[in-house]
Amino acid sequence: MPELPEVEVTRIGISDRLCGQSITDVVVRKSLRWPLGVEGRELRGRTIARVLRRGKYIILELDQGILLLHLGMSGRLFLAASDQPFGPHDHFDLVTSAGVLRLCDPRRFGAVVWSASQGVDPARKLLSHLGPEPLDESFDLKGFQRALKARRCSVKTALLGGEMVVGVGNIYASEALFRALIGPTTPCAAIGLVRSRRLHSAIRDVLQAAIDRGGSTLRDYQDVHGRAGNYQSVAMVYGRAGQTCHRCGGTVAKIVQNNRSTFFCPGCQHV
DNA sequence: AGGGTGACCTGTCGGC
DNA sequence: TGCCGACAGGTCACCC
Repeated sequence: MPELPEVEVTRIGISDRLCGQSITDVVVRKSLRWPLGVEGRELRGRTIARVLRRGKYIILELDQGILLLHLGMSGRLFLAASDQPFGPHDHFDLVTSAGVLRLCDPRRFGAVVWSASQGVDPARKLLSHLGPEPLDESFDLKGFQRALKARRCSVKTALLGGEMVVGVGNIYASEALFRALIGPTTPCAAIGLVRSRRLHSAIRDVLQAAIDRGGSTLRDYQDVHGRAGNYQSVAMVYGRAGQTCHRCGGTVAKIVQNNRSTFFCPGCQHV
């Protein structure tokens, strides 16, 4: 589910409620992708200073250390009352003075990982490989063009790789490439200055548009308040194989790249 | 070194 | 109705 827009909408939804609150308990009901890396009791009494995001990770910055949260493919966070019964996939609770931050994740590809310091630990390692933030100034055009030139793979594969830019997943990779009128199988190095500028803009525009619409809900995703996103209803190609292209009237196609579906319009997008 | 593949885990949907 | 395979928003460890 969650690509950058869904994670950002989630972050915004929990930030005000959690900032300044103290942790009273941590409950891990079922293991997630990685171990938490700390005993719950060690986190009791710590205060949540800020709720940040890096790529698809939500970062709870405590008065000491950070908690890294990832939603995997099917995760969602919500705020529960302290006496609210947990469901079969509610695997993690962060109990705070303002209620329970609960992670529901049927497929358990998500994770919550603790980092105590600035040193090298599993959580910091997860963050250390990440490329620039698409909505920040760190995502500059020149750097993006250099990164494209250096890659040997297809542009769609590279967008998912997270080194040229973070936060772009399977939905928004297809959507950004459509906006930029670039075929998904195009080798990175074949993308010149004009097209790379279009793609750079398209990535930012599509992610921001999706945030504004509350993200995309294909199946599981809901925001903190239980609301679905609706970007999928304005998607130009994702999930629209066999349907009419809104731009040229042709037919949207679906191919498989690296075992993942890619949607594009052969009439609008070229290698 | 960089790029492709399998693995992780569960639920849902379509076809037979 | 029931079973089985394909597929789903991510990404890491592993092979060549």
